Amino acid sequence: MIDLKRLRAAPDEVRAALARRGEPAVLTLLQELERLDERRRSIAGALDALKAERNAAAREDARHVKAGGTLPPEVLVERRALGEQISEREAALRDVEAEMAGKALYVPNVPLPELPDGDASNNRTVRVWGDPRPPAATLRPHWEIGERLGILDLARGAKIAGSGFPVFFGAGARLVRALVAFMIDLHVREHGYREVEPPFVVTRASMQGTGQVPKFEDDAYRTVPDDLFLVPTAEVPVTNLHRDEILDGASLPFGYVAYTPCFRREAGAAGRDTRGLLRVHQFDKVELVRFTRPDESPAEHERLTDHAAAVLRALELPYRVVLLAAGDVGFASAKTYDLEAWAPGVGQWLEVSSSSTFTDFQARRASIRYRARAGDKPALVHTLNASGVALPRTIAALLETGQQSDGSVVLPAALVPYFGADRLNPPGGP
RNA sequence: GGAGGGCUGGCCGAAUGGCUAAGGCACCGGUCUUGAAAACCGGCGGGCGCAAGCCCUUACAGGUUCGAAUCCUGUGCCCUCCGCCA
Repeated sequence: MIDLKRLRAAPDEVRAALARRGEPAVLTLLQELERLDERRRSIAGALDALKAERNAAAREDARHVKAGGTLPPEVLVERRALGEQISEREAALRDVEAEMAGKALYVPNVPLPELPDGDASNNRTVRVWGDPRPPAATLRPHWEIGERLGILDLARGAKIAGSGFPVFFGAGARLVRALVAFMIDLHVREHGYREVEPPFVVTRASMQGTGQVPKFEDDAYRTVPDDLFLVPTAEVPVTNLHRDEILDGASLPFGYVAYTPCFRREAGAAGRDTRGLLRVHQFDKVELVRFTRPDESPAEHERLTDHAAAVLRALELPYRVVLLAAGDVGFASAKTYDLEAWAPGVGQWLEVSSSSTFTDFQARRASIRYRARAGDKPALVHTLNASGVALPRTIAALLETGQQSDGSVVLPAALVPYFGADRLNPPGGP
């Protein structure tokens, strides 16, 4: 959520920074918020004064009654009038605060200055790792490899749940399980994350805390009688672990690694990337979530991004790191690096991880604070997260990268202890 | 799904319509000490404010009242038992 104090103190700076997102509606929202904020402060000030008056009168009356006196009718009339004034202003304050909350929840995070200007076409590749295998007519796309190996069945998934719900069979299912275990172990052992298995459904309050709701409610699957949401990413349950908490500053920074399935309706993405595993409604993902002090978050973001990239290096998948432009970063993010793995069969870089710092945006919405030292005032933490990494596109890159002319697929050495073999063989093969 | 009990600060726990929500534990700072412990002093929910100070806070949201932790209504969560169940 936007920092109203900052908006009040430096309105031009906030406006200019948000304008870089390229959404004129946001600037209108800002104007309305500034007007409401002024109104709220004036009502709250008057209300405080009235309450102070009532509290003083109540103290005095109590003393009087305790001493055996009674309150004369004219005093009661006076007190009642005071009470009515307070009620009226409380109602006015409630109204203006509700209106503000309704608007503030739709204001995106302020992009950091180092982001390139412009839309997605201005995204900047900051580094490339590995040697991307050049596309060739002999290289097959992952859906052909997967179906030929008998490990991927898109048609049956569509039959039982609709398109975008893949089914993995046999070695494919085992590969999914191996990848999840491999990634979690890597992050726990090498990068110091604490493993957590959270609920796979969350309340509306949790979705609001991380920014998926109210603006993007249509992108999520929602259960009707209970108003619970299927998690679109482990970011939601894991970040909300500490909602409404004040963390011990000495414990920062720390991170969680969590596996969850992810459910996304992909409303508005219909027709894009529909082949194979490139865009699906349910997928598995290992997610990294970090909580830091504000001064540490830029360095933590770089570290976090490299924790995700370490997975791709271990899997021997060439990848590139892309810094998103101000017009392309997500609603809650202040800065995002996408990690894209090279998939030679489709000849595309596939986004397998998105590594973002949310600065204090989620922390303010979810009220996640820390106390630097005993006695200090609580301050907002910074939250960050990165996929570490998402499975379907990683599997696509693995299949397309490891494919051999005999129809088998060679797997990276790091997976062998988890998968139990160094390659996927076609049915009937060796 | 049904019945009952409960929810006060990091933890325990008092206050049943009235002055500043007791007290203890834990924790932090200080005095003392070679050091530590003990003892003693101070601090120890949140917001606004340069400050003085003001406001809010007894799970949450409403209501009654001159005045609510306390009375009323609704909601959430926890516990116990019954039923069902992997």
